Amino acid sequence: MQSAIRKQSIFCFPTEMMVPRGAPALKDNNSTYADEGVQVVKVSTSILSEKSSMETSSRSSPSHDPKESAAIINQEEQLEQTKTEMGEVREENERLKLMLSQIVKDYQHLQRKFYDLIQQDHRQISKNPLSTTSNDAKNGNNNGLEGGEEEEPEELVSLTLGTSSSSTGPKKAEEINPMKESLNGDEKGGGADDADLSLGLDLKIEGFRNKSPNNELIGESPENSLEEGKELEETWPPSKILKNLRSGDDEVSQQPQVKKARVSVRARCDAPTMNDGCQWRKYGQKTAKGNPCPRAYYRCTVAPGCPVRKQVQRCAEDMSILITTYEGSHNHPLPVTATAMASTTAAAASMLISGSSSSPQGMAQPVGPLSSTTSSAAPSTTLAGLNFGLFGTSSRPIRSQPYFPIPSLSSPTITLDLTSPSSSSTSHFTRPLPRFSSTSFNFSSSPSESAGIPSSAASSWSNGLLSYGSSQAYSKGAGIGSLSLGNNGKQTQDSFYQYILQRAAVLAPAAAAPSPQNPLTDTIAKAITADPSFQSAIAAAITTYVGGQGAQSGGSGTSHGLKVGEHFAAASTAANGCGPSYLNRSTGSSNSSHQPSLLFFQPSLALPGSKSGSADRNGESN
DNA sequence: CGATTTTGACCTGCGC
DNA sequence: GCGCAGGTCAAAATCG
Ligand SMILES: [Zn+2]
Repeated sequence: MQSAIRKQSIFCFPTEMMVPRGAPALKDNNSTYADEGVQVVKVSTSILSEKSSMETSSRSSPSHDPKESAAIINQEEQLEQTKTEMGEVREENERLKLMLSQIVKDYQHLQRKFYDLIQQDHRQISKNPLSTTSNDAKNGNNNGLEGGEEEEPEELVSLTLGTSSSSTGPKKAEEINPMKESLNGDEKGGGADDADLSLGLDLKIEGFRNKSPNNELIGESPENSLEEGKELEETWPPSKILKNLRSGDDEVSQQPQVKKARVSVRARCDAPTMNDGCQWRKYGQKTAKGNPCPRAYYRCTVAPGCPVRKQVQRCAEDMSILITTYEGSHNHPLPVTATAMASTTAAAASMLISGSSSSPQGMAQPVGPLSSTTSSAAPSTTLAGLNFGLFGTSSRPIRSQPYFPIPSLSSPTITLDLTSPSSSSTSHFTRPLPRFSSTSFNFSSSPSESAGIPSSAASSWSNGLLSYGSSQAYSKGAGIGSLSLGNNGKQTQDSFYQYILQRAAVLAPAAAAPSPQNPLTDTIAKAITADPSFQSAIAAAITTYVGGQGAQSGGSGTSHGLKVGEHFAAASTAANGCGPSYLNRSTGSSNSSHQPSLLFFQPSLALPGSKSGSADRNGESN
């Protein structure tokens, strides 16, 4: 039992992602990021190069034509033009640099604040170590599996929900708690994989760690839990959690709202389940009221004690849309393929948490759709630019739904809308999460892109990035901003998108170049890493996409062995597969889960593997 | 034969 | 207190 617990305790991290602010973490990633200025320059240069290519060609030729002065003149003219162009480009670069620096500053600023808040929370929490024992016992009963989660529920902030990427989990554990080797040992199996897996994500994570001094604080729950002793182990089981929480909670609970973060991802997929690279065991299925489609419950089986669970259900409205809700963070290393998703969720969760914890309404404001929804009560947070509209207990923006019970307490949810149609994001949000407060995260992107380009992966990502980026930009610029990606933001997205790309390029020059497969992911990853939390989140999201795709290609199972590059490549190819076909079936209604969750709507992630399909079940015997 | 899935029974929280 | 609904458990059935 204990061992299991320990393991669990180790994991944590999602929040960390947020935490890291920065700079240090970035190192891994790198060096690249170190010089923003340089990066910028590079970018600009690249841009220039495009334009200039003409120039250069012209220049080279000139020498040969002495005779025709006219020709020379023309050349000169061209040169002048090019020069002017260059000048423009330079100016642009300068501007970009300035913007970048500003953004960075703002970002750091926010992060610091965020950290402070987290730390405060943490301290409070740490004060109460107790709860664990009771929890443990319970956990043990449960299966041992769950032990890991622990605190999430309790700590609002810590929620991190997302499954953290494998990399994070293990690493942290090691670093943080050497003691818990047992865990490590178990995980080792995974550990070996880790190396492979970690890759891009790892970098990020590591960066965080480095920063870690704060980790504990920052890390929030997970780490704390470990240190403290396992306090919280529970997973989600609400009841259990609640109990535990309650006991310990009070103090911690100050932030009642947040219990566990949930991240929901909405993606179009034929397959019964999205392949996220992890191994899942189905432990239950039930029909939810509003939705004809049964909801399936899965538990992570990669590691014995992994607390992570996910719910999979088709959106009633669009059968083609698969809503996957993740809870908890993995306490073990994940396969590369899984990393993307995990990191994404973690990032989302962290954002949620941070946002919720830090400022209820957010720093930002509401963005169009969501914002409105968030009620005062609910913890909505908009992190930097993202929309986190929580559906507060009170109201949701959403329209159609007839009812919104929305419990106030439930954990916050973030919804990522990957589904292409921008509009979808808003609508979807509402439904899925009727009751609980949730934050919505829109990454809706332009539809067309995702569609099927070979480098589809890239496209999808880009979307996510863009939106994200835009948000960041806003936030940074203003301090805090809300982004509304879905409907409105396209313009911003585009610009943002460019911005991000540039950054990525700068950060990871090599990658930036053009290599189809890795580059994006790498660059993104690097870029993300470079920037602190938000970026990380974004990056995670991106990686997720990629990962998801890759996974798909791979097939249902988890493939540990893949390396990043491969992974991506696979992803790109795979992505297409899923995307195209939609399932049209009857739709049920989506359902709501109690807790809020993040929804990620991805364009398409399908897993052929899972079989679930059977009709409803269990039901509810009651 | 082990790992998963299936599926009815149970449990718990919540609203009335 | 009762019933509903979401979630989980665990024995039995399947799958590979
Ligand atoms: Zn796991």
